[in-house]
Amino acid sequence: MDDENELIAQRREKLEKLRAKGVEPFGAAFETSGDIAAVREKFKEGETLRAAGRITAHRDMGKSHFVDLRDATGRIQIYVHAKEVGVEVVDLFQLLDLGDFIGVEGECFLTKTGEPTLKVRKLEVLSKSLRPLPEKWHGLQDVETRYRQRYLDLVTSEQSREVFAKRIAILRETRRFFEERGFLEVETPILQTVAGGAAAQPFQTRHKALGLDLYLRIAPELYLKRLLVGGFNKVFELNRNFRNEGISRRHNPEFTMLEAYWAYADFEKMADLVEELICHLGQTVCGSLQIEHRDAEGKVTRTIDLKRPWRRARYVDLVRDAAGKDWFELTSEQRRERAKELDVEILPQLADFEVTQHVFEKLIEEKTFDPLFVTHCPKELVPLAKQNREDESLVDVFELIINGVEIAPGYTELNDPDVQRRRLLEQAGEETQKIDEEFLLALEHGMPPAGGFGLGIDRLAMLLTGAESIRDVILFPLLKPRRG
RNA sequence: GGGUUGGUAGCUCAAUGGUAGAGCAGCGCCCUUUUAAGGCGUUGGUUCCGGGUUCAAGUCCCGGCCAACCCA
Repeated sequence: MDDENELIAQRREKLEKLRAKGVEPFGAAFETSGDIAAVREKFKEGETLRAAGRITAHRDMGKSHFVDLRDATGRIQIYVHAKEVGVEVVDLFQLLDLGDFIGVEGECFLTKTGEPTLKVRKLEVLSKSLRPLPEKWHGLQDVETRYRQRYLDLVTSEQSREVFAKRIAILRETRRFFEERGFLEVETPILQTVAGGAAAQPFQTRHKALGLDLYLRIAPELYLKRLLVGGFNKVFELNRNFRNEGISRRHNPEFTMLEAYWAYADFEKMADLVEELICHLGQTVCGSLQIEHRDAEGKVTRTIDLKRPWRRARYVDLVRDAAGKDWFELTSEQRRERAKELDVEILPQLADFEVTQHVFEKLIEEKTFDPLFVTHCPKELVPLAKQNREDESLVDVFELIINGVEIAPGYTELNDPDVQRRRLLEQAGEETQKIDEEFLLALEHGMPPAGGFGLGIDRLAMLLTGAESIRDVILFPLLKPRRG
């Protein structure tokens, strides 16, 4: 492998030379004045501060050196001169490379050009880097390496650091939002004997000691509802789900979901809640309700307006607007004919409601960028929601669409155990082993009427960061191994 | 699963079928406030892997691996 690479060999040589000098290249704890952003904040001419970070630039002037020290929070320049630290320390720089971690103590001063700089008095080597970092100016361009070796991306790309800072803020602010409203954050099983709560292929695994086949959850829903049975009135879970399906710009096999349930509420109330939540996140994470997406050159390609109130419309009305007033009066054949005219491709084996759903996805969902709550969907699409009182073919749900994708479904939850059993049986067909009997047992003990919603955190992060690919908002997206 | 594009030095990128190059990084020398520091010199290659065509392949053909994008 490239272990024999000359650059690595040179660095290993320096490592040994450091040791020969009595300098331990993989140092110990180092007291700092805070991370580099904090050091910059505390910066005051004449003060002494301590900072640690990676060397990311080294400007060697002979007797003096300027070095950029960096961590995820920022960059600070340090100045090393023999008069301050002695020749030995200056000579150390012959054995240091870009990428090495050092810790310094020094006096704050401003250079001629006004750059805040630490005039080093003490220097410790904290860690030697044996491999070179990507180039300083162009950074790491190769997308594959950015995903496989995310640490290199994070070291090099301010933009990438910002994306993940936003993702972290989304999770933090989501927790704060629910906390303020009296919701309890709970944890439910990832290893499940029946993978329920959604229609998706699960990952399978095995418990050795119990001799038990298990599945990684595809949704936490059925456990969260058990908690409603147990008397928890407001719960939420920020959870990782696993679906054994293809990978795309919008799908990663493991993804993060928010699910929230609220006893005595309904889907309308949940729509209000999710609207409030996303606006809270827009405001706190992006500082605005106008979310701008930009291309590589920084030109604004799309602006998503989160200003409330959000539009709400019934599924059938939207379909009629897009596909013709008479859509639902058409025969099966006529609908397929119409779909073709509308440039929507339909596979022959699709059921009628799937044809309509296809038309909906192509003509409405993909073209909707500002928030839209689609309500009163056909019941076939959502087996866990309550049927509408006036029209039994509909369920009391919303699908929230933003940025051309479904980002959050919300329901008035089905709490009639007999209806629930029927609907699950219809959905399962032959595969009755896929029915979670323990969940139905819980429902039979009585679950309060409730509203619930799920919110795809990855897609929300894409929305708020302007990422075009889900891989850009997941630190370590799944990729095939490079070799083998 | 299908199609398109791509994989060249540590990184960013070049190279009509005709001796694989540049910038940055590295290495050596010079320089006491630089900041994409600068100046002079210099090392570095299984061109993703395996076959084939050809006097000659990074380049053309076939197969494979990985990725991005589009489609299902």
